[in-house]
Amino acid sequence: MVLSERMKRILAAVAHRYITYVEPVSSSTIAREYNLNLSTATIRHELFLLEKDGYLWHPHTSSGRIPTDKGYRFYVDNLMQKSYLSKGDKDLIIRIYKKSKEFEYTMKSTSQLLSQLTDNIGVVLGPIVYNNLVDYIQFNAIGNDRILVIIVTDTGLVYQKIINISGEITKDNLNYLSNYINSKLKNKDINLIDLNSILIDELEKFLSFQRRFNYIHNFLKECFNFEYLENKIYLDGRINIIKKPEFKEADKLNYILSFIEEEGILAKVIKEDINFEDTKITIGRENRQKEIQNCSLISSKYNIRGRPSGVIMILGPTRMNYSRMVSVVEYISDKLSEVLSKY
Amino acid sequence: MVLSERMKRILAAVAHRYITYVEPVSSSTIAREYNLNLSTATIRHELFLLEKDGYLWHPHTSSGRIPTDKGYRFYVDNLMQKSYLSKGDKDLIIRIYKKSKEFEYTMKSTSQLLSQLTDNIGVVLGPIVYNNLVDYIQFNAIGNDRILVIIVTDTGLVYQKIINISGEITKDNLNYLSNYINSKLKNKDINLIDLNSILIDELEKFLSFQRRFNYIHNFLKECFNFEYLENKIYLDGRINIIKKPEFKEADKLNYILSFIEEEGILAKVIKEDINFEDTKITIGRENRQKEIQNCSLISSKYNIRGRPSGVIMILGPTRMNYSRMVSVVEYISDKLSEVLSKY
DNA sequence: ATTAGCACTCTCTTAATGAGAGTGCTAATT
DNA sequence: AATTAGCACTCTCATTAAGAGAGTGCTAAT
Repeated sequence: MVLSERMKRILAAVAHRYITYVEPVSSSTIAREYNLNLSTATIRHELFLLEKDGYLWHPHTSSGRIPTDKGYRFYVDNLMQKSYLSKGDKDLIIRIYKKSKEFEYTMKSTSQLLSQLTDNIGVVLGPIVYNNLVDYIQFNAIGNDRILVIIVTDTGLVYQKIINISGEITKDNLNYLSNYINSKLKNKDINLIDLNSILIDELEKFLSFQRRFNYIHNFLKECFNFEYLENKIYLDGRINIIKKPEFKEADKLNYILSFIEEEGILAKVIKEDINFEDTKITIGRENRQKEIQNCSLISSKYNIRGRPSGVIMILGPTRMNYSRMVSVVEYISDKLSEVLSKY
Repeated sequence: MVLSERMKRILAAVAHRYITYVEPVSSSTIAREYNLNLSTATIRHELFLLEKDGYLWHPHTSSGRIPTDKGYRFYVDNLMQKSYLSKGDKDLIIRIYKKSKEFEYTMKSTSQLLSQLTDNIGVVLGPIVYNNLVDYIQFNAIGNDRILVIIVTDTGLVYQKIINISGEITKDNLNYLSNYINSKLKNKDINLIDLNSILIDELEKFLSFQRRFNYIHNFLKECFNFEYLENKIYLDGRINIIKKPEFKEADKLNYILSFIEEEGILAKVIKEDINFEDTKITIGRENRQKEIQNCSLISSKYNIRGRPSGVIMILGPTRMNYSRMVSVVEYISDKLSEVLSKY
């Protein structure tokens, strides 16, 4: 059914009112607060039709209306007014980023900003290696049994990792390996590195300096295993969720929090759905994970030097101020992109 | 007052029972479950005396007894039986550590083990620079405007940090600086580095290669600022706390969680009280921070190569199984020390 | 097509009630 | 002198009842 102009206005009123006051919205409230110049009876009739069409529901016979996921979706797509951040909010964001000189700190601050400004959970997914080319790779021996590996990509990302080695390796061997690897991998897409081909390719030379193929192979495998780094998640504002009236019942709260607590799982789940869209709103049951099907996600990609690299997001109850959420997420992702691009 | 043997047994019974069932303990329960061969009336009288002395309290006239902080303290110091980890628990811990090859992963796993095995919150404070001597310092230029600083200490700790520099620095200058700094700082206690003295000491030579004292000074200040690293906290098991019956009321929960959420604050607070004791139990109001005065902390230091380096701990309601907590914390801190010492 | 009017439904709050668990005290017993 | 039986008393907790209030859904009038 196509919604009439009047129905849209009424749906918008319900959504707006419910988002603000978290109480079922009655026909009389709409009549009183939103000047539609209609009697409560007429509004009731329209509400009835909207409910029949799945945009609204009500928890019991004599209660007001609440938007369904479908209702929120329509509201978000068609009715919501764009909102703009206040100067104060913008200043806060800029101030925080100005004093963040370190990558980790920047990411952590971003999650804090998200949660603070939206009163929901703020999530930042660390940059994933996406279309990144190897600029250079450096090996630094630390003592006898550890090697610090540094991989710098063309976008300026720096991956560091300390790898314990089981055998020994001389400085000369390390240099040789370093030169060899660099010559092979320079400007290669970091995701598409095929270790076997590299190693087998010049296997003979390679083995000539040390008869330990497996050993070197494992070491390199470790070097290019970004799983831990890629799944790194920065999360802030769990308390905000606890305070929300919709999660008063301990069960529901548990459900969400147990999902969030396992950051590894969260990262994987989020990554599955990433396609680096500008801003994406996922409402309630639109989420694939049942644990957050009474939550909404607002996510936005961030870029590093123009290349989509990661995602920031907000997680909160479906009843949220979508308009504000979007403006916060978009502003922060913009600024974050700037900051990270400068590194 | 000195407690009679009988009173001790009764106090132990109350503590044990309450820890297990989380319900006020009545005289009849004690008579029934703990064979003291006393009538309920006699037990009631003893309970009355124990309460008068501050070891117990009861929430209302007709309810059973609950240990006070003082009661728990006496129980922990004098009555509690030492418990030992099951083979299954030990195996789990060993298995996890076996597959953890990376520092970050090890720390994260430790907090997970703590929370999983105790059903409380597990906290790991990253190793702080304590009596560590500089082994060597290395500067790696990354592009034109960043330097990766690596500081390796005599215990094998590796601090890495990427510092953005505002000006430029040539490779030669970096080498010069590196040599200079290394010669000055080798074997110096990392906590006692006095930048001013180093710089002023050979100020003239120093400035001779580049007339930018402040610039270099700021850079070095960044290098030796370990605040962010030292305050790093690994925390797991927030959900466990939410499930505890004593935190059913949202207010109390909020109180604790808001304290925990701010990891920076948590780290600072914990560090204030560290003195690297083997195992330390802090019960309820013995904690200085009012937010956790209905919680207990069980903490234990861990060593890296024999040197006290950090602390792991468990945070839960005062009503906890102290005996098990202690055995878990001690076992894990032992194993963690081993693992970290191997790096 | 809109609205006034009204019966009906459901929730929420308050009060009353009674059962049950436990204590505290006293007097009896060992 | 220590222990115990007995019992009044207190407080909680679950259940029930009752009434106010908010809101809907329907019908008949406008």
